[in-house]
Amino acid sequence: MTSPGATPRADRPYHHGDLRAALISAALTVIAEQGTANLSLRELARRAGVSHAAPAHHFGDKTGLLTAIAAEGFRMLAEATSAAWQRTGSFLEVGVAYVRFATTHPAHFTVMFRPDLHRTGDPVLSEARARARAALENPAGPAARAVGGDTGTAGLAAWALMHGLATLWLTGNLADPDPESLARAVGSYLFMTGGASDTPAPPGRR
Amino acid sequence: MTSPGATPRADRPYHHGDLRAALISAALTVIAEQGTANLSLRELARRAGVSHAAPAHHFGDKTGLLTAIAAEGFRMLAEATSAAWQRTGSFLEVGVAYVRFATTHPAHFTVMFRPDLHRTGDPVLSEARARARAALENPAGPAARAVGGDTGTAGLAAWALMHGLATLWLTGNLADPDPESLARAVGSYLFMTGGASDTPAPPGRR
DNA sequence: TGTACATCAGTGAACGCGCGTTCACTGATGTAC
DNA sequence: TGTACATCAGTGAACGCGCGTTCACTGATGTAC
Repeated sequence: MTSPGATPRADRPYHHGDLRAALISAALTVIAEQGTANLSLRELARRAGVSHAAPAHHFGDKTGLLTAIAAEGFRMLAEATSAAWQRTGSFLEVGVAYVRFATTHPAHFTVMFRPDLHRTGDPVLSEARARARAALENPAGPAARAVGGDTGTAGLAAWALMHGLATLWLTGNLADPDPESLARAVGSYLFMTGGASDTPAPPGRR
Repeated sequence: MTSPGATPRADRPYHHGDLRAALISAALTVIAEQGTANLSLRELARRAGVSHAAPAHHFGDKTGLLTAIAAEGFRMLAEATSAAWQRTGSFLEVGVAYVRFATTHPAHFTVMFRPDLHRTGDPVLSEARARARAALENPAGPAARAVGGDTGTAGLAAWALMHGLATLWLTGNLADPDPESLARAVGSYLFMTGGASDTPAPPGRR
């Protein structure tokens, strides 16, 4: 029987191979281009070259897909900030890594901080989020003690500063083309007594 | 001819009176409850008690409505921060007012920083945004000079800090129930040399 | 005070669209024996 | 090496839904004279 709908390509195998990853990749592209408002599973299926019912096998629904993207993003953020801390020992550079992640993975970052798009209570997401949080809190302790504040509010100040900078950049509110330099510049104001970073970080340093 | 659709209520006048404001108010309620993802003009018309075609008269389409909400939000934010500056002369209190606005008008704030939902280049929105920006930049100059930084990056640091705190609170990332106190606590770290505020502001001050 | 008319807000029926979801199915892969 | 069978990924047709948009219309208001 000839199919009346989309003709199956002769060179397309019946099994995709890694449809799950392909759908996530397509979603990230669409979100980065057009935002999350008009995302649809049918469109992603089209981009991945599969039938429109295929995504349900992997994610159930759109919320499932976005929850998976958020979890992946938190895992990547945890890795990026941990690596920066281990590489430099500088709390400022942890913040710079945070901003770098946000600006180089805008779709991930956007979805991570849109809880209205997530499956509430998803254990994979919760665990990934907790890992990202720990990766920020571990370096915050020494920096906070050096500046004479408690870890809670001092760490929150650092988080809020870098999160705000990343958010403002992603929403088109900053003219500066180099968010990492901006992160170092604004970060140098935070703990001016010098405890925020164990390397001197005057404004403008690169 | 009897209408086969929704029966017109006898006590509902043909003209609404202030449908524009009613639609904005309904939109703010829906956004605060469910986010922006599933907002529809038909739903807002239902809530305002008018036919589904009525909203087009006032906003054209959904983007027009959201653009109007963003503009209204920037106008309100400009007023709130200007008033705080004139009332207290404290840059820290300008930041606290920023966070207070965001947490007491969550739907406005969310839409204001979702440029993918706006009509790009809308003159009313641009003007309102510029006013809000000026209301932040005017107090930033003296504070930046006091701390020995340039107005640009020092003002940006303050903006990013308060914007990040507000955003983290709105996305459910902060357990603390009192965002204003948090704003004072984290703000006190920003310009530790004392230039950020002309009144002493130890952490925990209320 | 009354009449005519322009203007504009809101109506309601109709339309086509893209979406999510369901479901019986088919093709491919892996494993037991 | 071959066969049987279970499992699972993906298909495609069908469905109902809510949406935005269009359009001729009607009700109300304001203004000119």
